[in-house]
Amino acid sequence: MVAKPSVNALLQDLLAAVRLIPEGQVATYGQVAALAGRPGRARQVGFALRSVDAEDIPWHRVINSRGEISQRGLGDSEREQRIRLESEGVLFGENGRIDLRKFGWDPE
DNA sequence: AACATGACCATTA
DNA sequence: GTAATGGCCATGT
Repeated sequence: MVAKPSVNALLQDLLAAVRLIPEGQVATYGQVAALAGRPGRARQVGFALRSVDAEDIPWHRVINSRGEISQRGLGDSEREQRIRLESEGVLFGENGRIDLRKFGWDPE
């Protein structure tokens, strides 16, 4: 039986990239998309995280390029995200923003 | 199929 | 520094 092309191929790929984010560091949506080999799908990263929230996926380590937690309109997961990040050592600045120069993940 | 929405990003003024 | 604009593309109606 032929393996049908998974419609979740993009989803799986993006989530795989999120799993690679080391503890104590954060990555931007665009960074995750590029790392997953799917540049330009920054928005879909948000869709992926919203659709799936598995334990293997440190979704809280994904933030926007501003170094802030993206607002999602519904749900209070933004508050939990900040708590989880601070628990890992990722501290927020005075403006409630993360210093990407310090905590931003730089894959080599 | 067309339209609207969205946990985004980069550029420009 | 903020504000506006265009691009990007999957999902749902």
